Amino acid sequence: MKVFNTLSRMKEEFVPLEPGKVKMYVCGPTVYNYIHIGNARPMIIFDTVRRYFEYKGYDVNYVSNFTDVDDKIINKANEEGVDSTVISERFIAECKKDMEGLNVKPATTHPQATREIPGMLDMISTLIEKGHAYVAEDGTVYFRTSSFRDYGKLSHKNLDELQSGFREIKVTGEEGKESAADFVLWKPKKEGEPYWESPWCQGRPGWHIECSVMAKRYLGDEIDIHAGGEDLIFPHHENEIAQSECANGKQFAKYWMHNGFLNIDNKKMSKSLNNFFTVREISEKYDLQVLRFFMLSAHYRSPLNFSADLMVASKNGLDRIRTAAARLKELEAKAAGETMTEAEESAAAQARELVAKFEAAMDDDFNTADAISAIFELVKLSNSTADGGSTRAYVTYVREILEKLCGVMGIITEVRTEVLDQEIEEMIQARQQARKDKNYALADEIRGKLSDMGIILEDTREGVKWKRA
RNA sequence: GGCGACAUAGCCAAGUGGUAAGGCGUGGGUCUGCAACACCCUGAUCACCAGUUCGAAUCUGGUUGUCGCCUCCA
Repeated sequence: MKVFNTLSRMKEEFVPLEPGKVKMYVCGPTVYNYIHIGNARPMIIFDTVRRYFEYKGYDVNYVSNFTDVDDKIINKANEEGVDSTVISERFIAECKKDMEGLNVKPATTHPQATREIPGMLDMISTLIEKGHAYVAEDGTVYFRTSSFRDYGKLSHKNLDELQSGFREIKVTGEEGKESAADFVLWKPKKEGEPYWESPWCQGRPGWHIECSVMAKRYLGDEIDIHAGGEDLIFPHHENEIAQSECANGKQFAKYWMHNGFLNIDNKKMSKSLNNFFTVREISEKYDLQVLRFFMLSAHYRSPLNFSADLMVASKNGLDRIRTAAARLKELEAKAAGETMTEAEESAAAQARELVAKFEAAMDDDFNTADAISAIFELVKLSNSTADGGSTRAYVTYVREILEKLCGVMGIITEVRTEVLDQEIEEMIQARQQARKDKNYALADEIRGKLSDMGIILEDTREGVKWKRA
């Protein structure tokens, strides 16, 4: 397997620290509101990465945090006049609902920053002891970037460049810093803010230290993969590296993976442009499976543009896959025969080639777009080779492959065993009778009514089927 | 200003040296009472210029355009 590593800017062969195991950490959202579709991209991408590792037989320890102490959360809490934990807990719960809709598996551990304060105090103390951090007069603790030779290795910047870029910031505040490039590890509380006791002052942790500590606690000093959105490369991940490597004396993460941004009309989503959508909003119009499928239709490192038209196209494509999967299930229930025919053996061999194509695509830095094309080819193979006359052996074989590949992508193929209302059931029956009587006007009228109710009928060779619009 | 990414058919999108996957859409056809589903057929020489090569979308240089990071942000 090849993984593109931001550190080297190259695809590298993936070699786990421990054979058969993958330790990965994905930076999670700050929970001050419903997550937006941009937040959903890394969740979906790295969930798929995880699923593929599991498909390949790896035992994956997947850690993804919730940042639950932050200015935005505090502001929101003050607006509503409640404790900031009320806000964070509420949106953690909402985020988990969205993740379920997106079929993102829960992480092995979902740590929360506010529950990891002791570990942060430890790491900050260690950094101070080792001379990598210092305490300013007001009790703020800063990381001394000049003490870390490798600072800038991830974002490929050098400190001198950064120094000049930071000049303006230094003028505007944070006079206690030795250097403009230094960043906060611990900051004093302000009035009305949540705080914790520390040797330096009552206060709260800086953002970067949270992830270093949570990764260390749940995965260890050295991890295989650290992932997140590309905007986190600098400064967040750069700072994490500085903290962790200085504190632990070991290389922090072996591979750094970053997903490209999701744009709206070719512009970055942002509050100021008022062009962002929450996952919740999307879920009111589309099955969130469609959003997931859409996100996987492009390479994860490419920017991806979002639009209503693309969602429609994704829905249609996804339906094609789901229809094929449902059809295989129905055929399987009725089919018989334990031995494939010669023609089926040959088709099964083609299916195996498509599995190989799928794996080759995923092995090449998780090329989901290419992998999905293999799934579509499998769908076509299935649609054109499996029918009422197929053996059960063949239908089962194809069905299992299709489900397995869809499973890696997190595409749910299970057909909902929903029972229709008595009334609707009767309408369908009445239409069948009308068709038998060749009263097509009535039949079409009933079909129209059902359509208005959101029930779409299909008269297939195997009988009448229905689906939700 | 510094660093970086991208530019492939109407749309989305793979493909990093040997004459362009896949999906959506469009148009035509088969099936069906019709529709839908499904199947068959239907489309690009890869932003532009120059170069390297027997051969380039794929390498090199340049031009143009779009976007991102450098500040909270997935």
